[in-house]
Amino acid sequence: MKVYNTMSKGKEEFVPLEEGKVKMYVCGPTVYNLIHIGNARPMIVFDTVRRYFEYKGYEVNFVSNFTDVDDKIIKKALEEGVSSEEISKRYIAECKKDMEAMHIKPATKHPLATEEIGGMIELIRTLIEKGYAYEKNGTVYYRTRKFQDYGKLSHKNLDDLRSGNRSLLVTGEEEKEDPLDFVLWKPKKEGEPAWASPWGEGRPGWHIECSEMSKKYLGEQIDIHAGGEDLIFPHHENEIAQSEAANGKEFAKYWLHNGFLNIDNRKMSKSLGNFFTVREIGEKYDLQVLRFFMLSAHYRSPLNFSADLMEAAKNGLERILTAVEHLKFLQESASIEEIQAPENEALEKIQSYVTDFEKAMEDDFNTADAIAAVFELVKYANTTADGTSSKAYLEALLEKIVCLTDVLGLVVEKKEELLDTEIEALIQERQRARKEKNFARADEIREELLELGIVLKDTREGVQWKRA
RNA sequence: GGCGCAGUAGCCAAGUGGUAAGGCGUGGGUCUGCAACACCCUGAUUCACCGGUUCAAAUCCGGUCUGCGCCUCCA
Repeated sequence: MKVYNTMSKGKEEFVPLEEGKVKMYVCGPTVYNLIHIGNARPMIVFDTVRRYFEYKGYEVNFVSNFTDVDDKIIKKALEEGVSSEEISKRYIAECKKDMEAMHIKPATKHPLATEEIGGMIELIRTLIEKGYAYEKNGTVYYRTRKFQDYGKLSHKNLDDLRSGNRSLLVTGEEEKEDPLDFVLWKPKKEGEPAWASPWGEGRPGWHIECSEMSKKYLGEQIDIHAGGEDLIFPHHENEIAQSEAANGKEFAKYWLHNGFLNIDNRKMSKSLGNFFTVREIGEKYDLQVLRFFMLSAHYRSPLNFSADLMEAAKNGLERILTAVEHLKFLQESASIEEIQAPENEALEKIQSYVTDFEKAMEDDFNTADAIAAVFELVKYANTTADGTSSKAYLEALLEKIVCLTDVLGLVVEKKEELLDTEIEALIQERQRARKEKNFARADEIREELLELGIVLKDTREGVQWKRA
């Protein structure tokens, strides 16, 4: 399996640290509001990565944090006149609801920054002892000059960073030894949540959280560290500086970053009025449509979002769902149990689509290509399965489609539903009317059922229905 | 200013040396009492543009144009 590593700027063969196991850490959201669709992209993408590893038989230890102490949370708390904790607890709960609706599996562990302060203090202490950090007036800074490899992930020239650009010095932190030094611990300000530390009351800087949580739940070395591409610098660069300086070993083997989600080719922002929360999209669409949409492009490419694109995604996904429903319908009336001789050849064909799917996923999780393989399998099902197919053959088709879409986190098999006897009776009545060529009555009943949210389909094998 | 990414049909989107996947949409057809679904056909002599390398280029090299991202909180 090949994965693109931001560190080496190329695809590399994936070799786990420990046979059969994958340790991965994905930087999670800061919980000060409902998550937006941009937050959803890494969640969907890396959940899919996880699912593919699991499909391959790996045991995946997947850790993703919630940043629950941060300026934005404090600001929101002040606005509402409630505690920061209340804000973060509320939005963690809301975020989990959205994640569930997008079929994102809960992480093996979702650590909260506020519950790991002790470990962060220890980590900072170690960095000070080793000379990688220093304290000034209650603030602890990381000494970037001391870390030889600083800039290796983002491939930045430190001198360019130091000179040339704007505002590194305008942060009110003139006491820093170097403009690139960043905060590990910041002193308490009035009204802010704070914890006791050797440097006085305060709270941790953002970057140190992930170093600590990753170390605590996955160990000093992990296989994959992932997040949005905007995190490459400075967040992930700083994590590397912290973790590698403290632990004395390579932090993560592979660094995966997803591209940004744009709206009308522009970055999403509140001021542009092109800001969408996952919740808003969920009011209009089943959120797995959003998932399907995001997986239709490669995860490293920028992806544009629009209403039209969502409609197209919805229709495309519908095609898969329809095929699955039809297979199940055929299965109910199939009269032959065992696989038939000519079907054996078809089974091989099905397997070739599975191989295509895997090949796509093996190549740095090319979900767009993988979806194409699913569509080809669907087309094959639509053209080969009919009333004469054996139950076993239909089952084979069904099983593969469900299995592959499950890797993508798409649920295509609806739960068995029973119709009210009343509706059942109406369908029967309509069938009688059709037989008697009383089409006016038949159409009337179809119309009536439609209002009840039942859509009918007349097929050669009988009447099929589904909820609108 | 520094670093980097991208430009493939009406739209979305794979394809990194061997002669352009897949989806959505459009139009036509088959099936159907009709509808829906499905199926068949319909689509780029061509991959932003200009040069170059090669038997062979969307794919490699050089240049031009355009769009975007990071360098600051940000998924």
